[in-house]
Amino acid sequence: MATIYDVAKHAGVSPKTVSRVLNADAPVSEATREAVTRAMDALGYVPSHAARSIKSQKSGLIGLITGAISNAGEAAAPAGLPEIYIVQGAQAVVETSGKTLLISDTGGRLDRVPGLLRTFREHRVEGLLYVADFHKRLDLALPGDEVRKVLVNCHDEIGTPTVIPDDEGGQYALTRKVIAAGHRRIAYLTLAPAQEATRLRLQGYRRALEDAEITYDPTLVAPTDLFGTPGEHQLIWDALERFLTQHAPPTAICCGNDRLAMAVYGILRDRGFSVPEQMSVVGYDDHRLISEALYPALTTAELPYSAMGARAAQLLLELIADPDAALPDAPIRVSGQVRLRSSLIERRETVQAKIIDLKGRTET
Amino acid sequence: MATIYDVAKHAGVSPKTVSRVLNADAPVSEATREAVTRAMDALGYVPSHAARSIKSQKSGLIGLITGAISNAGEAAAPAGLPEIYIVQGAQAVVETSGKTLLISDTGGRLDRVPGLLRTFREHRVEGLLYVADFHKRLDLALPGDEVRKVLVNCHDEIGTPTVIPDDEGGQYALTRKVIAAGHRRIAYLTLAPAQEATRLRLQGYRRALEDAEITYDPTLVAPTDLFGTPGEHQLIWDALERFLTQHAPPTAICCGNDRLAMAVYGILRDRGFSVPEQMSVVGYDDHRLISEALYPALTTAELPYSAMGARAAQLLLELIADPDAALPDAPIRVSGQVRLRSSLIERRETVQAKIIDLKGRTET
DNA sequence: GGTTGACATGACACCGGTGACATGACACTG
DNA sequence: CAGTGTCATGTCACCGGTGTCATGTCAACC
Repeated sequence: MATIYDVAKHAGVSPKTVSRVLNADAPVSEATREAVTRAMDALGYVPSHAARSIKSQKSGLIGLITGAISNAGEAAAPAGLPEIYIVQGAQAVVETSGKTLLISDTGGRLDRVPGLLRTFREHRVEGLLYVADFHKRLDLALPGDEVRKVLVNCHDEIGTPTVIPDDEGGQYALTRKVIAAGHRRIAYLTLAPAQEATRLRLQGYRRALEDAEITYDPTLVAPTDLFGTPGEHQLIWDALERFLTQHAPPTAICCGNDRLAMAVYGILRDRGFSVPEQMSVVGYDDHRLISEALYPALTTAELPYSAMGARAAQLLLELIADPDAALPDAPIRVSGQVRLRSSLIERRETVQAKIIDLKGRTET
Repeated sequence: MATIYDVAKHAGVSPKTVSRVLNADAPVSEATREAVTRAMDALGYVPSHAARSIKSQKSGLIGLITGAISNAGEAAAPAGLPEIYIVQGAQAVVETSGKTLLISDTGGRLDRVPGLLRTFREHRVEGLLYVADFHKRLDLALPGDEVRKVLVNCHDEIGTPTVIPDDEGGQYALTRKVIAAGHRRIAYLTLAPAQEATRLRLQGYRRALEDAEITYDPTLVAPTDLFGTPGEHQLIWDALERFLTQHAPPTAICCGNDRLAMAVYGILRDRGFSVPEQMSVVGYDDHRLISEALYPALTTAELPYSAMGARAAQLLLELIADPDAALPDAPIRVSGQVRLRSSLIERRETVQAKIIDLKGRTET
């Protein structure tokens, strides 16, 4: 690979002059600039990032760790929206800033984190993004105070800057839409109770009911574990059974995520219920692979992963640019939109319910 | 950040001796080694990758470009298995080798590739992986002969080393399973005809039929475009309509991918067909988010993305380690397994078909 | 006891850039 | 015409490591 010395010799100038052409930080005569530019093209010269970074003491690198949380030895099956969307959002912003993102996936093995952190330190990363696979509390203390950190999709107890989804608000907005469609008996098949998102979304669900003066009925709420365990379908089946055999069964079901809604479609139909005519179903995540492909297409709340990644990267870059900047004193909550699709229809007393076909449209 | 000089001063030795302790490339007395180690710990010293790499002329970096292919201005909805699994497979292997993977996502914008390549050259990457989002021919000539390259999920006309899925073999094995379950009228809802995978899988499907001496019936094959276009469901509906109204309708349907199968489940049931009792359905990809969560769980062929990523990384590392190594003269095809789940059952003349419940089991 | 060699360590240059400073040419001012 | 300022360019040191070579110490051997 050509060096700045090769270019200098080729153009008949000093290396420093080539450097000046590269950085445009000092006046260079037009003739010289042209000669240098031609030499660079002829030799295919690209300046060495490594050489620049030792001199400038700035690596221009941002580290990102993902997939670290599952404590299981084996990588678990993806349960919700893949974190990759967070990574993509972050990368788009980092790239704009001229810095480069160094991404490491732990493959679900927490014990790999120290090694990755060492690699990041060797590369002198200027900041660190830590991305969890779903919204949770994090006990892992990331060492290294000299590096700015931002957590995404998780939070800790020591006030590290954090970007999380607005789970409460998302479920609230979604449930309001269900209520607005005339439903009063709205079941909720939640994710695992231990999850942070479950608690927050349940709050949103309850707040929406309260706003509409609908009494909260605990018999319409059932938790499901859905980490791809073998008994998962049975669990959902049982929960639906309890809902449907009540004397006042629900007319709509909220599901903890889109994946769960997909299973619910199948089980409901297997039991003779048509979707959405006899039962409206809504999900969470707006995992487009599922929500758009399901028949009928799924009404769901967007989990704004891409926006969260972008917001986190933006915050991190600000903290790096201004070392004296104040840390945000509370987690940054990013809101998603409600995506109205065909799986939610208006409840009518008549058998032939009118379909709200808002396919593709999105509320503002 | 502490430097090797700080450590040397702290330990009362020369920088070179610290270097020797670090690299264990020359004898150091036990006492000195201990003093140096203590100094490194006390100062939190980690050697600078940049400084090492300019001296050694080896960056220890591998570049990976992904998401580059869609020529649309906007990022398209994910159509099949996300390439991220390829990236993860590659990363696991690269990490083992002690090198670091530099990942860049183009966000679907081809015009970003030159910029990314320049960044990679600045970082002096030792090799390059180019990952496409689905199996296709690639016209993009990646410049830079000094860098070893391996293509994943795509191939070009100039003999660049390539790793692709064994689409023909995968569909063949899957179709054989369907035939083995007693089905004779097997419909095939393919992906877009322009896709490389469509052609190859159709070959596999036909070969399996031939082996079983079943006549290929073109009226049982229909292409579907499924890039999340609004009319997608209608397209599938129409195709199914044609299948089901034949005088000898199919008893099983192969779908171009799992996402398509998900839509087929809904439409079939909407038309009053139970799955799998009245119609077996199989997919392709083994996108576990879908295949395991669908009710009933989906029989499908694994698209071995993770293994492909690992294989490509392994090949690239070999090419880097041995510059004289011969390039493979043909694309490397990676095979996936058939995953038998509840959506495929044995066809019987009696109404009550016996369910092959091989949930979780996998053929060898 | 002088020579030899293994061992432990240090001095120094160099990798590819860039910051600080110096230098030479030239135009402008009084 | 000497003094001054601007522009274009070069010299040199330095960033943080490592390869090469030199040096000093001490035990082993003839």
